[in-house]
Amino acid sequence: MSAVNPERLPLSRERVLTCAVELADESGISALTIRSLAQSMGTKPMSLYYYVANKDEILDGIVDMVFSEVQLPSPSGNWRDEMHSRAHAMRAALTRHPWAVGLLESRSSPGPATLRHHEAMLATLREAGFSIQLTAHAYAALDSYIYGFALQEAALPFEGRDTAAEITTPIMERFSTGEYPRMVEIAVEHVLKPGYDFGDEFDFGLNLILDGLSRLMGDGGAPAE
Amino acid sequence: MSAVNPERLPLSRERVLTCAVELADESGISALTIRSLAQSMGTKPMSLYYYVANKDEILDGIVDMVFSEVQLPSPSGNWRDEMHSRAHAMRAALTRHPWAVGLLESRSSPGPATLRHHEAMLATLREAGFSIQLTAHAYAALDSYIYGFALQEAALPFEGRDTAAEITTPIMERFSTGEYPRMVEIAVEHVLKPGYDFGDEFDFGLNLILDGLSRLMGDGGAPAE
DNA sequence: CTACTTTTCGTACGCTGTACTAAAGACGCG
DNA sequence: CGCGTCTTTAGTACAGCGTACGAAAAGTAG
Repeated sequence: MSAVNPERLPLSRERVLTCAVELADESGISALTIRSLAQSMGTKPMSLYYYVANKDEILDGIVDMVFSEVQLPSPSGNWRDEMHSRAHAMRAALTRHPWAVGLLESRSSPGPATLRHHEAMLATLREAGFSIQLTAHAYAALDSYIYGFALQEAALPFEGRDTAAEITTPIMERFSTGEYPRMVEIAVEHVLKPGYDFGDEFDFGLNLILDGLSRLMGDGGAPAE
Repeated sequence: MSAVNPERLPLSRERVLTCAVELADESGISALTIRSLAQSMGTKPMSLYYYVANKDEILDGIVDMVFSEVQLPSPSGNWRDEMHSRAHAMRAALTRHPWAVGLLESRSSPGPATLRHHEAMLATLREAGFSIQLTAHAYAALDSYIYGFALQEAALPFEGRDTAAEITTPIMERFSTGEYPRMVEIAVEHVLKPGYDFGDEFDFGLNLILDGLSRLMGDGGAPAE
């Protein structure tokens, strides 16, 4: 992983961004420096500046690359299915690239893939009969949930199934059953159970939102219970 | 704003964190450096290190301060009211300190205020009759939504009512009605309308989630429509 | 070959967090 | 008073950061 590339492929803006994504995935966003990026590509720092204006442009670029990995919803499909699968695709992309969600806050100039994505989302909802207002409401609600979930996932000290126990047990023991009884309860009875994976919570909240939207659209969404 | 403080109040860990929050609020999180913080307090950089181990501890500390600003939900109150008002309190805190949501991703060691907050949330839900599983589901869903909403709000290039128009109009004109018709539609018919404020979208998604939870609890939440 | 454009990179500057060390102030005790 | 000791404050220095500037190298056309 991340060895110095002996074969010097020709540089290009695309390759810079691709390597930047790889480096951030492997070593974290804080390890993504101009110097380390150049080294991983077998070049010198200043060479990169021929293809990007500055580091911010790299950050904007890799955020856009993450969006480009997410399959666009189809305006001709069933809106609920489309929203469900695009939500999972989005979350998967943000899980593959946990640094992306932290970057969203500071980047305010969306790239072409991001714009295409927004356009496809809006088209899908509008085509399904959502009013302009409801489209705005729904899109904001869905993305808030997805981004926030990814944010919480990225902040977890563990990841994946079962690994929570190893990390959490020593912490919980410090609390014993004293000051934070409810947290201990949740930990013992839920988080530390074999097979636990925070990622499994995703569908619950997503369906809460989709059910609510279905009801507002009056097209027979999932019934209560 | 942020003039050098002539009267040198005695230093302390609390004062360091308080000033750090102020400085981040005024000038953004990237302007919060050890040197600038020391200067705003009328001291020298290295003096701060007597009260905090390193900058990470400052960041952990100011995140915890944000949590401490959020009123705790009461386990004896009506759960839905408590969740509603704590959601708004949380969002308000994250709007006052937009840098906090970006910090959540990288901080994984919660402070005392954060732990108290979690404990109060869990207690309120459990006391209201939520099962352990449902408590975990509900908490994850609510916080995902709140954090994600705050994240999107922090990423907006404009803030507050009406100001969207000034920023968005020149951008939208570039798109004209060509490549992104749905985005232009939403902009013209919704975002650019007088009185628009993205913050108003918050209640919609929040109520979607709370309605869904009410239904699962079978205690007469808001009916559809 | 020359002339020109495209691409690469060496050096240097101001910024960052902070390790190490020293100095100054506070305070009790004889 | 002096003295030792602990607390608190700073000075200096170093490695690493993004990147401005300008020169060097490589590629291409005439």
